Amino acid sequence: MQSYTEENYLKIIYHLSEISHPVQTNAIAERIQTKAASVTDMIKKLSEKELVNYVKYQGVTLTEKGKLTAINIVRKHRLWEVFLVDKLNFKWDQVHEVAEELEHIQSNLLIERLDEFLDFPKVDPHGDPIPDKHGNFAEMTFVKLSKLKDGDQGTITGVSEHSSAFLKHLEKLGLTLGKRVEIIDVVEFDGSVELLLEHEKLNISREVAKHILITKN
Amino acid sequence: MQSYTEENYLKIIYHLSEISHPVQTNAIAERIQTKAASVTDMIKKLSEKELVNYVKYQGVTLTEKGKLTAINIVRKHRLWEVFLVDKLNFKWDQVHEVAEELEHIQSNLLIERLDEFLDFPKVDPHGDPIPDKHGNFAEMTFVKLSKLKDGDQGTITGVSEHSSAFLKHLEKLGLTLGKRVEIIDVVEFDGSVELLLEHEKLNISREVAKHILITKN
DNA sequence: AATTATTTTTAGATTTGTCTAAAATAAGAA
DNA sequence: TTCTTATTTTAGACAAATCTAAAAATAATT
Repeated sequence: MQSYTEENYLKIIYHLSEISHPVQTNAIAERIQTKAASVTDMIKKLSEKELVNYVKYQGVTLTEKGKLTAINIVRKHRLWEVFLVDKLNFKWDQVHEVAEELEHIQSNLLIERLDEFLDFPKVDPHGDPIPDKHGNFAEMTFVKLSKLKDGDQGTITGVSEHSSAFLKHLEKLGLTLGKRVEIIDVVEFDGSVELLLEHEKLNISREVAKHILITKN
Repeated sequence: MQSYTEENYLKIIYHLSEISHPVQTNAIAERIQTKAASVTDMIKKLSEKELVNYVKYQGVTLTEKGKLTAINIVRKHRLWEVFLVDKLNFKWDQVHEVAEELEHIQSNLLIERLDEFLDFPKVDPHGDPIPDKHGNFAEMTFVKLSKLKDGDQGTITGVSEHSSAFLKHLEKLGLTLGKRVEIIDVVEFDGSVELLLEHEKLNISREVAKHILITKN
């Protein structure tokens, strides 16, 4: 069993692993709101527990055991997010902090029953995939909206930025999960995208487009 | 804001206050699975935060502020228990440990939405009253089953013992919340109670009867 | 390759909550 | 009242997670 803090480190290392491999001490420190020295201490502890592979000055990677632990926390986080949105009418920009706490509740029965209660959702309110209890993810076929060309069509199925500010902005524009969009034009000057959303013309910045995930269909 | 540990102390002190007033150090130590010395330390801390009134060697009482905090934790605990039983199909003897963790999640929005989602329940799965957000309890008119006389009738509306062993025992006997019972005889020899439950005769020990709460009607 | 800058680690201190062992106080019995 | 017992508190130590400041290693630059 891991402590609350250890679980948080594992989760952050898991997420950062998707960007850089191995993960640097400073990157963890930044994400976890702490100092590099503290990270080094914790990494040593996790290394002794065989949850991470650690080589001094070279950063860390998760061991198989550490990865499974991390994925389980991600699973819990995302299931709770679905609960908050689907059952308690939270907005998609309100769920993160609460799920951050709920993900540490220790009870397999609870999480399996929650999964069932929510009807085994495959994605969370931001379109992120929810692993099953064995740690397996369903295949996702996302494309960043910013990569689409004129005439391309698709459905919004996820976002890659979870800040409240960004999510509220999308909400205001009507760019929520499940909506169909068609690209009218990609402006060469600034990379902004002209698109059609429910017969309405819309222009979004390249910055925004980069964080909207589309499934072509 | 209080720490997880502080919250637990406040909750225990609150519950013990119903038995003895003020609450003794050793009583807290026993309930919280720790040593008297640790309790003294924590009590001093809570006293400095004005959550308890503390006189050396004389035990503690909750201040108004401490009491409100404690009641809020009890509220959260009981609402989560209702959720687990009503929505996730937990048995009434399975909910305590998980609720013990869930009660510490910090989010007023969460708890108000949960309350609404559960349709503002007045009692938890053991018949214990759920305070409203201001800390007010609905009036309860319980009588211990062991206090009833021959011919008395009523509905089981609560239990005053929450161990899994006891609850499973009741479950097996069919003595669950909402069931109507009629007293046939109180055996003088051992205080055991003969009763009628859905046209079935049943004999329960005085020990069991003491922990079943009845609303006469 | 030598120097500078950045990143990471060590060493030692701090905070929270806990502990043991000993001292102080309160309560009960003779 | 005095002795004995039980309860509570103090003093000092410990583990977990953090911090600052300084040292060490790595990376970047000239």
